[in-house]
Amino acid sequence: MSNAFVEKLSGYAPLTAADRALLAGACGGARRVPARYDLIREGDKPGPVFVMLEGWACRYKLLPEGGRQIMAFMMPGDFCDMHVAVLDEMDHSIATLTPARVAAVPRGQMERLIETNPAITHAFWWSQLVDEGTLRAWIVSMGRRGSVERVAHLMCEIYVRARNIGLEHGTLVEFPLTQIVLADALGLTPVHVNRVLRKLRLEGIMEIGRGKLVISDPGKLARIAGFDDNYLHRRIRNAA
Amino acid sequence: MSNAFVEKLSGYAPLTAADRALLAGACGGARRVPARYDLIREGDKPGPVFVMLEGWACRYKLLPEGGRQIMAFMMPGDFCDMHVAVLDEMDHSIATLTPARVAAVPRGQMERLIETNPAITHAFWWSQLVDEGTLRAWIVSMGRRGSVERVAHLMCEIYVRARNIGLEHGTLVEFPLTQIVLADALGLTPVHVNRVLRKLRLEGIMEIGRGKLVISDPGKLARIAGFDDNYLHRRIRNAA
DNA sequence: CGCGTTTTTGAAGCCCCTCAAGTGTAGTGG
DNA sequence: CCACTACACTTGAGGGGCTTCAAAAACGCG
Repeated sequence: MSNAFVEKLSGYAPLTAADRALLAGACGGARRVPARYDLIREGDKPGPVFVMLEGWACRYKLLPEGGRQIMAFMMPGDFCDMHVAVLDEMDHSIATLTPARVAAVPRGQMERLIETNPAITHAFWWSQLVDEGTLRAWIVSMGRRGSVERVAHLMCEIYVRARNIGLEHGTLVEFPLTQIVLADALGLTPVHVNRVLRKLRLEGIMEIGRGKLVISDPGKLARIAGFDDNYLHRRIRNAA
Repeated sequence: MSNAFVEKLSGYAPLTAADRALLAGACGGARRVPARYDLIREGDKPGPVFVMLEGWACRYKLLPEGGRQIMAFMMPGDFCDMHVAVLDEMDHSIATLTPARVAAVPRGQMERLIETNPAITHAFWWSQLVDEGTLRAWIVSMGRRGSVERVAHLMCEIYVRARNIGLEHGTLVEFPLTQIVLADALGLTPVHVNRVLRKLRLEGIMEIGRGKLVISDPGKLARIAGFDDNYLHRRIRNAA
């Protein structure tokens, strides 16, 4: 049976069979979690490292005025940073967006895994680098792109990430995000996200519906977004 | 003579005299650089780790339409992430904002330093954690805060960071950023930044001028910003 | 002093938000 | 099988915040 976590890291460094077994073993105690479930909340003391095996989650922060800002989407294979261990309290929350299977790896175990194995160390570095690049790309989007370009850019990012972990079936990709969630991530209102999606749909560029994303004209979408996927450092599938 | 890099890391972990000497030694070949000088550009192959000893710099990205988005400010003691080593090319640029003194530490040396010394490892983790928290805080600002709150929040962040590294003199803080630079960081236009600053000045909350920032009413500023400094994990000065 | 850059202010317009109402669409239980 | 409920989605109308364009004043540096 395949493990999304192992697969993801395998894309970042040539892991030996032993490495893969260690990583898979660390995910032993995975549990099922419903949608909209807070894995950890702002203010909590950091606990284990959460590894997404199935389903989607997000990091977010609630504002005093009631709004929510999503700062990152987590897909199968993604995990929350372990550096956060040194903190007294979390400065943001993490919640599932769909029903999910999540492994809670004790932090000490994860750190030992990383420290004792160079290939795993390398894979983790790379993974963290991608996460940081993604944060920076979001800042660029929020700061300098209009709503259409912004939506287009996020769709490109999600499409590439989903494709990398095998969530595609031909031209369409599994896409469980509501327009409300998109709005919370993009810094827009749900109403406006809806209008942007309509525009993109009427122009025959892309369409969201029934949990699927269909990009009919990827070239045009990427051009609108000004999308450059080098920050995702798309994994090199080495057929080892 | 004090070294901003050593001072910063000392705030994150109890470094021994030997640790401090190692870190200071790594900054041996520092050089002076004028303002508006690109230390490294998007597309370049990553080179050494840059450590700011004096002066300010920023990470930024240029957009095809001509705009610029600043994603982080770097102040004395800050350094660019070494993880970036695994990349083929930089996905953003770094430029000085003022005349600066910068050390270019060979990446191998920096990595050896980190790997061989637990206290230094810990200090680097912590530092990276703060950088990530800052990126997330910027995303929240750009996504969910209006222009006044956004300016106020950035001013709070810069004030705390500047104070932590001793750039304060009484109620004022050294502040070399132009309104154009602020606009590029905040996702606003220089014209609008100017109007926001006027408003804050007329209300007697804060004032920028002649390379100085004066916050007359820190409480009100923080309240406007919804500022919570826990993401900066302000260094604990242990009088060791 | 002279020149480039930054700061400042005004006027007009557009993008996105707010408010509001109505239409799907699943899931539940009678 | 349909009624009922809870969301999510969709569309319209109007307003406000930030931008764009333009030009003048102030600053800083050779």
